[in-house]
Amino acid sequence: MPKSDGFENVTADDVAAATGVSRWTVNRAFKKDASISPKTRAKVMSAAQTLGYVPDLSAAALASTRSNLVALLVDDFTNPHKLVMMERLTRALRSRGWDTLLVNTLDREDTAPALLNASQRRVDATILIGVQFDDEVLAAAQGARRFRKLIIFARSSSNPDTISIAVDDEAATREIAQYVLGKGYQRPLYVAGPRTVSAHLLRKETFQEVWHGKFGVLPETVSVDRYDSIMAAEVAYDTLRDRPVSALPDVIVCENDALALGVIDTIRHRLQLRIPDDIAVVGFDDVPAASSPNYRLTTYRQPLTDMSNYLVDVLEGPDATNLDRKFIGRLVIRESA
Amino acid sequence: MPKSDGFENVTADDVAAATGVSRWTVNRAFKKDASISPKTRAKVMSAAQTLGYVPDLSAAALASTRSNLVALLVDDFTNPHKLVMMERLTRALRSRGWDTLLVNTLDREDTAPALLNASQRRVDATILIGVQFDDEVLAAAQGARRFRKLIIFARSSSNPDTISIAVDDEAATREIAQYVLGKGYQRPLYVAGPRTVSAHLLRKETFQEVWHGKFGVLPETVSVDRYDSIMAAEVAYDTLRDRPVSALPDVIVCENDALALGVIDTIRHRLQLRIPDDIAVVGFDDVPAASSPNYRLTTYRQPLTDMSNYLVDVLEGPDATNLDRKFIGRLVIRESA
DNA sequence: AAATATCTTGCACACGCGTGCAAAGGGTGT
DNA sequence: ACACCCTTTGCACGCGTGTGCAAGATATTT
Repeated sequence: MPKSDGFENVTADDVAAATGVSRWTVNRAFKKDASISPKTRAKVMSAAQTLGYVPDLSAAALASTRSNLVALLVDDFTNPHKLVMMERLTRALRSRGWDTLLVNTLDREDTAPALLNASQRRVDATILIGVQFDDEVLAAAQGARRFRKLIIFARSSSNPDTISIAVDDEAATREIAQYVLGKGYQRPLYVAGPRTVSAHLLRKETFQEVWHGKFGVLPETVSVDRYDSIMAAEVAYDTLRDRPVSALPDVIVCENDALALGVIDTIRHRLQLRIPDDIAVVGFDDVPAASSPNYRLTTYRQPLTDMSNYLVDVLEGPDATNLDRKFIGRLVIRESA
Repeated sequence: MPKSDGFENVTADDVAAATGVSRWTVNRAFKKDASISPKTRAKVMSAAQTLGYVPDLSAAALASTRSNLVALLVDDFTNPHKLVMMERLTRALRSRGWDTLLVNTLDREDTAPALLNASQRRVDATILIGVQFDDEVLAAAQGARRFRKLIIFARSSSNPDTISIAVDDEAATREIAQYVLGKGYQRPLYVAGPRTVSAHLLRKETFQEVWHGKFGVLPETVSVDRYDSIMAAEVAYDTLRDRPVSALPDVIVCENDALALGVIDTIRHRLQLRIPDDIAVVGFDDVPAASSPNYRLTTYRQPLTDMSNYLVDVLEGPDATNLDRKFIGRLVIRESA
């Protein structure tokens, strides 16, 4: 095993000694835009190469005020979209020199401790991807020492103390609603997820608003306590069982794909109905399963790559106000609606 | 935002001053089994509480030889089972005081740099969950400075320089094979994933062996280049299209669920056949989707919680040899076979 | 009560690198 | 050859904590 027998201690001093320059010059060689002559940098780098030296980011973080480390707080591992988000985020971060601390928010009460935990590692920013965020958590965040930015990813927040990087839910939902209207559906059912205080999605609200504006009535709406397919399947079944065909919705619009997949399962396997002929379904996120031949889900894809890159821009930029940004995604039309 | 205006610098010295003890006593108060009187510890803790002090793990890592930090290298975010593994691992780690650095291995060539990257943060161990591990990677690992343990999680490896924590694939596959035999299936097709050099799964081999032992012939076998449902669906279609019914397999045994889900999609939607009546399907992992009414997949569940806890045991234990361990999981029988 | 054993506390030094500034080096124009 | 400017290099000090040991305080024994 890499016991790293003693050879773990290759420090900048060693390289300096081998090269005949000072330790500071060695470290400068590894800094992106440090003032150092190309010649000595090359000399240092080759010596570092043979000695196996790499700067210790841990020590660098201690010495400076930046760590190039962010914490990623995740509370909901049941939603497959989380996996996609994590991939995109870590890809953008790592390819631009940032490391990611993955913090599993064990349960609802654990968010504040998790935040504190992250701060103990001197992270430059904390990213929340999930639903657990509310004002209580924010208070905890403010109590936590030393971290500069609190970023809410893929969720809107009007809290002035956070930076929200999200898709424009309102525009997206309008596009979805227009599509649904254009298809001539008459009796929608909206399936919403859990409601949180600070991090709104505005999807349900916008859909209701559009529908009400058009027909003067609110669409039927139910909500699920977690973004979980199994749970959504249950709620859908409880809502639709025993209904005469005429009372069934002709389209079910879901706040995201995790819900939509469960809804589809219920429609097919427990209600024995066809999609989209009997009931159409629309989702949000475009998770991988949405494109499988089993689901062929019409859904809305968030520009996660752009959002992730913007996030890194924010990290690298100065502390400014009003860094919030909304992105426009794309409606992906498949056979489910 | 928590600009942490100056109040970020609450250090052990501040607490020491406020309490009237030395800095070392303050830090001792936060150590689990340090020699300190309960009285002073309480005094210190309450002062720390009001001042908002928490030990800086970054500095602690620098000063000592341990960081309580592990790197988790992930290369394949398309397999939904990864999400489950990450949840279980981070849960076990965090609840026992370990932090996790999530490193996205961007592409095949990136594994070595990723490993190096992790070592720059002084991780105590590196965990690989994925398929990217081969001898080349191991060589890179050994070249990387300072990290004590290289753990292959959920995959067997006979490499003496690594610690492998996995399910007993051979026993598991035997159980699966016995089940398949007991059900009277005659014409199996085995769908394997990509082959790697150092981290074997032994599933395909064991299944072949059992089958050959029973009937004297090898079962038909195909392999997919990635653990990806879409790709598996393609391979299954290419393999089975245009076959007369008599030439179709009556059961398809898949190396894992990611493959099985794609196979099921192909059987149903492209071959228009029924499961399990026409073709039965068996998977491995028990991903969340396997239990959905859509799939009802018969599969093998790994004891991920036990495996994760053992992993932390290994982290906390001394550097020993032969820390490898195999776990026994459970065959979950559903309607797909 | 003295001596010893046990527990508790303090401290010098080290961990590896960043910051800001001063000194040295190299080049240009007159 | 000189003064000047710009580039490149060196350095003192600090970041916040761990380690191992020695000194001090307290408890136990005879």
